[in-house]
Amino acid sequence: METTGELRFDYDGEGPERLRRQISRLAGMTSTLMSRTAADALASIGAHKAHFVVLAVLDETGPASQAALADRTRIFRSDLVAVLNDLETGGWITRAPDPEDKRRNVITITEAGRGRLAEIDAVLEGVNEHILAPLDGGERAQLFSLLRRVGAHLAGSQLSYMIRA
Amino acid sequence: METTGELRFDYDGEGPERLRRQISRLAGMTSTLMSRTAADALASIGAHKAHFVVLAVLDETGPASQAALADRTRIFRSDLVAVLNDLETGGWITRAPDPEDKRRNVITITEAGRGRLAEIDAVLEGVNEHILAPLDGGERAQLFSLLRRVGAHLAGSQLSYMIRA
DNA sequence: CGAATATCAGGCTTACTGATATTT
DNA sequence: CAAATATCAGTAAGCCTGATATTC
Repeated sequence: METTGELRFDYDGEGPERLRRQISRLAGMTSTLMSRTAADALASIGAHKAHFVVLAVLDETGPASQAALADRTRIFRSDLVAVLNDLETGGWITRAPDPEDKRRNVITITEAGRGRLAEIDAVLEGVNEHILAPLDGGERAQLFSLLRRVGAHLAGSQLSYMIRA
Repeated sequence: METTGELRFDYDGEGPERLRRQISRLAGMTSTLMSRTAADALASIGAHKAHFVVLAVLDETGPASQAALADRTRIFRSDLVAVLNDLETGGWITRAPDPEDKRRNVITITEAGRGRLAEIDAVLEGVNEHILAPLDGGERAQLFSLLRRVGAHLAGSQLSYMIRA
């Protein structure tokens, strides 16, 4: 009742038709391959997906408390601590107590952080290009659109998971 | 460097554009929602994805050793043990030593197992329908096709992960 | 006082690696 | 002896819960 493991990589039409019909299985397999591609590419420059998410949000939204950052990135507050430790060690963010509310830390992206974000961005652009290589422009847009529609629908029908505030 | 956490459920066009452009992120978020839907539905009848995969392969391909089953289901041999324990306890498979090769167990689906598979199949048909509800027939086919093409491409370019034999 | 904040300690699941005893 | 088989032990990451001390 504990371990499971999951089928992957049967894109060749070999597997049982029953398995190939499951959209959740196909999406899971494919997204696992995509994530691996992204994680491997980021690892080659010593970066992490969470680094990208946090830096991108900081760059766009400006300095924020950890709680606000957790909301915006949807990284759990408890997990965010280690991510910020990494980023602070790299000199890509600063973490300073908020003078107006001593419970809070103010997280700010540094100049080095913006450089790091650009670096990560470049890697991820290559990743996107590699993943989407077999599709033309219209097909890429189609894929984004279809996934977003399905996702929005499911997120709406699983409200229990969204109540985090 | 250990914990991370991941952004999810920002289908509303709020999040930073940089994040929304990542196909691996969108696919990951969406497939997580899909998997949760499937797992929850299966849990309601006390079933598991791995149960489905194993029973479906057994039903289609016939009795097999655990090693062969692991290959066909792409569940790791080590993880398969616990799955088969579950299925054996439920009376859905039998696990008997192979007289022709004492290293092997022969796994066979039982009549009850076929019934269980039909039951799981019915649940998963509802799951598929629920997930794909916002898409019409042509769009569903498009989604399958696009994901399969991307997946086949990535699986081909990550051969290292496929060498399991 | 109740609520929010940052942090820590842990759990659970999924993927995966490695070691073992047995048999071929 | 080398290889295959079933099993067990353990790792690592992602996701999540709960408890804590501090501050509002």
